Order: sequence, then structure tokens, then C-alpha cells
Amino acid sequence: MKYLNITLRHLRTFVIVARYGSFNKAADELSRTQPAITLAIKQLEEFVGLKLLERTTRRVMPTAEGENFMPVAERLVRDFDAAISDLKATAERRVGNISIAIVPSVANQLLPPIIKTFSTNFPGINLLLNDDTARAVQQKVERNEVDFGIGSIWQPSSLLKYTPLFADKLELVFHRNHYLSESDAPVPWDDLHGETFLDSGITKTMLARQVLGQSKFDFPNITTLLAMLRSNLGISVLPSLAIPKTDGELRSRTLEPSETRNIHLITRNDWTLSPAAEAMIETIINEMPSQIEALGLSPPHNLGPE
Amino acid sequence: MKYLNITLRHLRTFVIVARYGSFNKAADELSRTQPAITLAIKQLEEFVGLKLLERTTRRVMPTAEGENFMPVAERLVRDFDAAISDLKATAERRVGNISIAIVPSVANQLLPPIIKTFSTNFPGINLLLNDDTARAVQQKVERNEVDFGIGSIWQPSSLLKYTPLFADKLELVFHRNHYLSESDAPVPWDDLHGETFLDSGITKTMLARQVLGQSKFDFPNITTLLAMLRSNLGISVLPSLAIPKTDGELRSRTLEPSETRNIHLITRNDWTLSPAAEAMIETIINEMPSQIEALGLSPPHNLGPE
DNA sequence: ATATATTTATAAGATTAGTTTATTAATTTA
DNA sequence: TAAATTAATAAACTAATCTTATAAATATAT
Repeated sequence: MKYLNITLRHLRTFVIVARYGSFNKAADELSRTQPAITLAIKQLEEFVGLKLLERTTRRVMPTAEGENFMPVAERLVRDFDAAISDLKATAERRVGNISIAIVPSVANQLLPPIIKTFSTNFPGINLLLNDDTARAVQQKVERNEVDFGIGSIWQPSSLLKYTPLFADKLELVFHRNHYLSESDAPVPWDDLHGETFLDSGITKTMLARQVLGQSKFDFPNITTLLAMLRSNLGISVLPSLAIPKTDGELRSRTLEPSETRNIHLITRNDWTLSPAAEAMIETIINEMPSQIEALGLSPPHNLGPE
Repeated sequence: MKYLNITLRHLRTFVIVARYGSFNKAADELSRTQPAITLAIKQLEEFVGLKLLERTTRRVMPTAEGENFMPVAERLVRDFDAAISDLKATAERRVGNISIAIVPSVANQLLPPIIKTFSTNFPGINLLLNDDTARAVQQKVERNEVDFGIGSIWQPSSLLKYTPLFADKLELVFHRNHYLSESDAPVPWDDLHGETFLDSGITKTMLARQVLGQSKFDFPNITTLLAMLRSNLGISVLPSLAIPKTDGELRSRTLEPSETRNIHLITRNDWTLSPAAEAMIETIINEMPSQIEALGLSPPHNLGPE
């Protein structure tokens, strides 16, 4: 015995002995033998230089100092156990915190029923939802500001892992008074030259790919953009999830050829997810098929490396 | 490794690693080697089933759970260390509590300068003084209600250890108008037959030994007794310590043969004294000679077994 | 009073946990 | 591309911890 360290085991032993008033009973309670108890108490007393338990071969009583130390030791033992079991509860997904960065369209349309399922399965877990643009979603995941993100790919990054969830089809949106309302058929992209485009930021790259040139207006906030559409300022291309289907003022038509964007789960590939976040992701993946069906979406397109 | 127990050592290791962001630096800080650190962290994580530190071969960062656990672990470690060092402080007599049962005469006359010395030497120690009769002093020590007692022997008990401190000489006390005031010489006991005795309880046995018969009055409270003496109700025999020397109304004379009672330190012989109490007793024994001199008392008489 | 039973303390051997040295694998820096 | 730094792993060693067996002390019961 060189420089003995006092451990919680010593305090735990002391507490039990003091409580039972017996080395034998304490040994029993702690599933150890009586000499082990004797040694532990002896070590504790020698270390602090203080007799804590007054003992004859017949009776064990705490000294004044032992009496004073009892509640302290009890609290230390209790706090320690509580802290460890809290940590285990976290591991067992009984408690936890999740923060998700997510694009608004998915958040509003797809997530509510998933969150409902999740919160009944894991009632102790708190969820923080950050609505944001696809770009911000990616950034927040990169910077570890959130556990994971849900959105389209802004700029592929080697830091990130993308798991496709579903394909969101792009549709043309316009006012019911717009001449495009006259038909329901898919619209060829080429028919759209000369139209005034209101860009949401979401579709910028898509539009560029169709060589329709720069859009005249740019509304990063989708609510604003919808308001503009309602006043018939122009037309826009939006992922179907972002289009309110119940708006009397607006109409939509699919495009030809149809253009889709995949919505992905975005995680950092060098980072371990918290158990709570893992539970959430499991729920999302499990619930996805029924949600895709309910909202009339498509399973993710496999476009190769995106 | 069967059923590994998580100890404070694991938490301490975790805290240091998280703080330094390095296994090697933590090993250095804790005067252990890096593999020992690796193992401790691994054990902790396996036990709680949770990754607490995200580590590449290059960088160590706490996970979200690790981050949350940090302050908890830090507090546990801090509290534990504080509790142990408090206990050591007690052992080193830097802090503590003492309670003493003591007869009032000693408490008032002898103790004040001793307490003064003690409190300058041990400023952290609290003192609780219980004024009481010799009988109550003995009882309180027997029942472990106090750390030790100071008083005369009420009834010798095998439970108790008596350490003589000094001898208190009995003196006759009376009103200045009483005829006994006419001389200063020692009074033979036999001259006192027929006097009205006021008994304090303290001197009951002494008086009986001198065959003066039962006293007529009995005042357990010495203040009351002194008031009675001041009104010249009778005379009394009191230990010199209990006689106020500066009272203009009262006079005192020694007795012939002189009768003394020893004042003892009273402890339980099967009980360990707290370090604080030991310090107090040391102070008392050290200061006693000079106090004896200052108050004109005598060293204890050795009367054999009392 | 004496014997018995119960309790804590001690000693020695066995077991388990913890630490170190040496090495590997991975990753950053020069 | 090479050197340096970092955490992980393996194996040998050390020290702490526990158990079995026994002793010493003190109640309790006969």
C-alpha cells in the first residue's frame, strides 16, 4: 500500500456500515466478506486521520465526526449513482436532446406525423427543429450545430454523408388567372421562355440547368414567394412539397421532362450520432415509405454520385 | 473484467481528458501512461453504453453527451475532493465542534482565559458550554451527550475516566453582618453546630461527612443561594471557586480542618475523543497550572481511589 | 459461573484490476 | 513523401482487493 486513493467504494462501505451498525450485515448487503469491510473502513480512517466508527466487538457506532460525515457521504454516493444512471438513461434513449436542421417544406409537410410517432415512442427526448434553407442546413451540419440535417444537396461535401429519403418533383406554380391554368398537362420547359420567374433559391440551380437564364426576382423566404405568386407577379418552379395544395389562388402543373430533387438525410461522416439522434433517424427511415405514399411523393432517385 | 465498477477515477480521467483534449496530456497530468487513460475512458463508455469522447488519432472532442456530462462529472469530482479534505481538516483540528458539560463555578472563574487561548490557537473550532450540576455533568458524559465534562465526582462510575485538575477548597460563606465576620481565622467545623445551613447541592456530601446533620434549605441554583446568603438567611459552605470575591455583602472564612473537593476532567473510557476535543483538553491541561496560581487554588489532592 | 455464540480484527494466500512497456495504425505536418 | 504525433492494442508486470481461516473480545444463555 503505497499512496492509497480513497474511492467512492470506501464511502459507500462506510455509509452501509453506519446504517446497519454492523460490519457483518454491511458485508452481506454489499456481497463482500467481513474482512473486506474492515479493511475498507480502516483505509478510510487512516487516510483522513480520523476515527469515524467507534466499534467494540459487539457494537458499531459512528463517532461525532462519523455522524457529521454520514449525510455528506450519503449525498456523494447518491449523486454519483444518479449521474451514472442518468448517463445510462441517455444511452438507452430514455432521455436526450436532438436538434435538426431542416428545410421548411419537409418540416411542414412530412415531419409532423413522424414527430408524433417519435414522441410517443421516446417521450423523454426533446426535439429542436431549425427551419432553414438547403444551404444553411448543410452548413449547420458541417459545423456540428445540429445532430443532423434534412434537405437537398447544396454543395456536395466530403465531410458529409447523404442518405436519400425521397424524391421531390419540381412543379410549375402560377396564379389561377395565368394562362397556364388552361391545361393540366405536363408543360415542356421550352414553353416557358419569356415568362417572369420568381426564384425561391431552392430551384436556382435547376432553372439554370434548363437554360432559362437568370430569374428576375429572388425570394429566399418561401412564404413571400407564394404571396407574390398569389398576386400574379410571375410564375415559379417549386418542389411539390413546398406547394400548398389547398390554396384557391394557385394552380400547379408538372414539367416535361420531369425534374426532381432528392431530399437527403445529412450527417457528418466522422461523427458519432447520439443515441437520441439515432432513434430519431430510425423513426424517420421507418416512417418514410408511408409518408411518401400519403403525400404522393416518389422514392429517391438513384442518380449516382450527386 | 467481470462486472466492472465505475469509480470516481473514471470520471476524473474523463474530466481531465476532455479539458485537455488529449489522452497524452491527460496521462501526463494524472501521472499515468496513455494506455491507462485509454482503458479508463473505454471502460466508462462501455459501462454507460455511450460514446463520450469523439476521437481521431489526432483530435479529441466531447460528443454532445460528453459535453453535457462534463459539468456533472466535474461537480462530482470537486464535491468528493472537498468532502475528503473537509474531513482531513477536522482531523487536523482546523475545524470542529466541541461540547463540554461543566459546573458553573469552573466555567465562570477558570475557563474564560483558557477558552481565549484555545480560540486563538484553533480559530475554526466551535465550542458549546453546558453549565450544569456535578450530577448532570456526569450523566451527560455517560450518555455521550458531550465530548467531556469538568466537575467533581458525583458517583464514581466504571464507565468514566477522571483526571484531577485542581483542588477546590471549601469555605464558609456568610453575610457581613453575621457574627462569623468578626474574625478571619479558620473556623473549626464543630463551631458550626446549630447554624442554619443553606445547601447548594454541591456540598451536601461534604456537610454530611462533618456530621452537621441535614441542612434546612436546599438551593440547587447557586445564584439563588448567594441571594439567600446576601439576605442573611443562613450560612453556607461553598467551594472557593463558587464564592464571588468582590461581593460587598458577603464574607468568607476557611474551615479547619480544611476540606477540599477535586475538580476532574471526566471522559468515557471506551470512547475516542474527537481531535477537536483532544486539542481542547490539551489546552486545559497546559493552562491549568497558571490558572491555579492566578486564582489561588491548589493542585489536585491525591486521595487514592475516589 | 461457565459455555456458547456472535462480533470485529488479523494473517496469508488467491484473485482481480490497474499500470507500464512496446508496438501498431492512423493522420497531420514539414 | 517522410517524419512526427496521436490513440489503440497486446502482453507482462504490479498493486490493490477480496476470501478463507483464525484469533480475540464480549455479549447471552444455561
